[in-house]
Amino acid sequence: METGQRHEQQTATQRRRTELLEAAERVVLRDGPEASMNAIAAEAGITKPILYRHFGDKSGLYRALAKRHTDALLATLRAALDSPGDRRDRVEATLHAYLSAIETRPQVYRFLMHPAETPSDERGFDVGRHSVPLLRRMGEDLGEVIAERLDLGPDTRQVARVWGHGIVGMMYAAGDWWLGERPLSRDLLVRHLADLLWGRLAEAGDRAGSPGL
Amino acid sequence: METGQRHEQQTATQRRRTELLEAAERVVLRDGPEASMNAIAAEAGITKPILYRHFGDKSGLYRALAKRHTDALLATLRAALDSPGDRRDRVEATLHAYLSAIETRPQVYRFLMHPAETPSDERGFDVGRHSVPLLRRMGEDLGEVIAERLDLGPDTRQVARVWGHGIVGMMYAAGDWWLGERPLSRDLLVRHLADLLWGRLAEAGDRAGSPGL
DNA sequence: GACTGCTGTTACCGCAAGTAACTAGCATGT
DNA sequence: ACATGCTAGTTACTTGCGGTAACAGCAGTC
Repeated sequence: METGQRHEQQTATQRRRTELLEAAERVVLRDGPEASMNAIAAEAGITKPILYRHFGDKSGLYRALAKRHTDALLATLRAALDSPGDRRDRVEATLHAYLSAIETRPQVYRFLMHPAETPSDERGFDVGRHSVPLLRRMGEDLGEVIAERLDLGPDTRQVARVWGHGIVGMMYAAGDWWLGERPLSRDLLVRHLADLLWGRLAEAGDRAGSPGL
Repeated sequence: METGQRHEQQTATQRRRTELLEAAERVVLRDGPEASMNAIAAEAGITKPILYRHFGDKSGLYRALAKRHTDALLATLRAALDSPGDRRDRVEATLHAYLSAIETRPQVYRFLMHPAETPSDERGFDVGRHSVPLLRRMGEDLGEVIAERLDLGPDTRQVARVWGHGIVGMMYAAGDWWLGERPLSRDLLVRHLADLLWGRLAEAGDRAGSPGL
């Protein structure tokens, strides 16, 4: 059973790791993203160097922390993208899923989207560091789904990627603004955004006395 | 000439301030947003406390630094929004203006959009701090322009704000992605985004063998 | 000449990231 | 029985940054 023991050990460290992640999450959700490594270690009942052994550096810890939520959110969105109904229904369902997610756990949202990193990570490569990858992943994912399902002419794939990132950005910025001010219901917000995607911008009439067409 | 002298003094400190800002800009553009106050002071040929006298704290310096570029960019976009042609022309011109701006000075762009702040700012209120305000301002501005010019029914203002933030987010995320990979020309990108806003998502046909409508 | 207000300095505090060096438990190979 | 090697843990340190006294020189003003 030597491999069995080996395996036990591995899963044990694995478990420890997720325990540490949960402690980190508690602290981050309480103190914001500026939580110190000391504070996190204390919450986990240990001291700093162990955190560093597990996650390399602070950025590593945060990346591990972000990955969990990111994966969960993406799964939710994928599910909404497969919901029943016509295309408009699915788009609205996806918008709802996203907005509902950021609405129910704004702390997590802020951590994922506005991390306020401070590492000295500027070694040439790896430019997009940490605050964007979620947006990027969502954009790429949505682009793939669009390319799979829609026929957009000869360069469907390219158009789909552009649209994927564009739509995700629309969702993101509108959601971020809405989450701060809440000037309308989620339902209305979703409808207005879907209207925008459905070409109402092109169809709308000019206002009386406004310049140009 | 006492007020004259007074005035001289004020403009002198004013000038000093912009000199410091220019030094700061040089360093930030060279070293990224993690540039230390020491480094900036050194570049300006002075020492830290003077920077603090002028700008309060690091966040203040960065805010002052950001304001210049933000104002300039917003002016450019406003101009594009007033360009001649029909509505689609103006939308494309605005997208071009934005993308061209971030393309010609990506360093500035990265500073404005991904600042990586590190202040101890978590005093309850005023959650959205410093990394988003440009997006917010662009969204609000665009929303106002839309509300001024378009007739969107009874709650035009609300719809316009939603659309303003949404469109800005679309521009932002697509631009951010595009700036990193450059998989297509700026012209094409603009066209695809405008197509998206013009309702082509709703009109597109299903791909053969794809699920649902 | 004393006062004000600016420029600038050196020298420090506090704190967070990250590291070095070491100890203790525990299963293994010989 | 014993050395080996792995992991979890510690204390005590270095480095570097943001930020702040406290002080010095040098205008122009009353």
